[in-house]
Amino acid sequence: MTDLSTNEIQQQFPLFDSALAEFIHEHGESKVFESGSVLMKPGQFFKYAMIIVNGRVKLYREGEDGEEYFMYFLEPGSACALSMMCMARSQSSTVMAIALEETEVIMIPMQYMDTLMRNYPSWYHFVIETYRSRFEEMLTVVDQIAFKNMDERLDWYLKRQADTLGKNLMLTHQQIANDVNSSREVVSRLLKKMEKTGRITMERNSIHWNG
Amino acid sequence: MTDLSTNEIQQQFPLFDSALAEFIHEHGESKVFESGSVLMKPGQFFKYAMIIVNGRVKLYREGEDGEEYFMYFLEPGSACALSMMCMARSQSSTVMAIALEETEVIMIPMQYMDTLMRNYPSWYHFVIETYRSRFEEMLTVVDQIAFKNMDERLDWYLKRQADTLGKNLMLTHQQIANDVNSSREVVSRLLKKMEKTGRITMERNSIHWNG
DNA sequence: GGCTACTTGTGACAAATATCACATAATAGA
DNA sequence: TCTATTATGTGATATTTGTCACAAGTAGCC
Repeated sequence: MTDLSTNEIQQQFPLFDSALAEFIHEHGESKVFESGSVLMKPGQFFKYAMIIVNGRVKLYREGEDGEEYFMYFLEPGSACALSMMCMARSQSSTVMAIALEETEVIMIPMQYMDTLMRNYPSWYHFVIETYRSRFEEMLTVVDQIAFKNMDERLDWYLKRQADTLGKNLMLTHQQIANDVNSSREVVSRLLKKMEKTGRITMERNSIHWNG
Repeated sequence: MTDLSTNEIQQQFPLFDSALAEFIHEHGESKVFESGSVLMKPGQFFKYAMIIVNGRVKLYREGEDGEEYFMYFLEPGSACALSMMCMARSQSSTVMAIALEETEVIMIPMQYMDTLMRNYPSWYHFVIETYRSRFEEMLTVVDQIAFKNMDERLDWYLKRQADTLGKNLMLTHQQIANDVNSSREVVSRLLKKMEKTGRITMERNSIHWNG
């Protein structure tokens, strides 16, 4: 039983029809993650599909030697595609999901997947759309790393951050360097260039995206 | 109506139950792609979900300026995840799918998706499994480009080729360079090193993977 | 104020990769 | 056999990115 009413669920997830919202209201479980907490532990076997009601989650890849690479954000109204995939095997690398703010999710036990898929067409439309959009997002990530130099990647990274987090980005150069798997010095120098062209404005601990 | 019988379909796709195989036999359409032909045209809007009966398909990403990056193979018994995703928008970059051999596919019109999802649980299990495995594969690709140097990536690339194409790889250095978005000279030099360690043996137009 | 931790700036250098310019080898075809 | 084409080898050099060393600025805290 979720904290949200059927109505509230439908507001957050416009793709759901009322029967589905009703089902999720009854069988889902509300949970709140504090800012900074981990939604997906490495190698975890998922018992729930998670959908995001409120807040913001950052997904990134973690390499064998602690390298990181930012993938994308989860926003309200979307689902964690990975949580639906039953990623059983724990590989050497893993995907990390951490809450950037206090984040409210609904957890739907996996045992209901069959029922949902079979009886609620709007559910599988939602699932398919979730997979599709994440897959596309992964493709654009591949594009960037495979084809672009650091300066372009940095620009793209900041643009994406600004798009979902707002134009005032509370980020240190070191944090950015981690997200794009580069080094602080490289990022600093490239940011300086971007400031000269007016694309960003820098302050201590923050960057303003001027677009 | 497919060329394959219900029975043959079930043999190639063990996850399908007989009702599903029957349905696909009736409503699917067989099609053969010649070696070298394109299964997915850039920006194409898909009317069919494609499943691979026979042959081998190479998927790769194509950048704005003609760069390429190899993603993965489609093998018999698997589905083209992308064909199921209704990738409507044509972005600047695109995914290319070309047949490496004569390749036999079954094309299932999109209009049946709802019916399939609702009435054939083994269908959506198959779909979910398809998405899951491709997504995982994309994650490993990201790992490689984001975290590894060219020598390791090349090793991994050749290993994957050998895994699905056999240990005798009919590839020129130039073709490899295209697949990993590098240059022929770099690839040549690194291959030379790999030959010294005994990991591969080189001949004109081919490379033998010794593992 | 003075200490300390953290953030940013910058030069020098190293490593990885890309590019250019050729040389050489192998093969196909006339 | 001779020639044209394609595949491979290799040095020299440029570009990009990573690393190291250290300076300087800022903020928090006692």
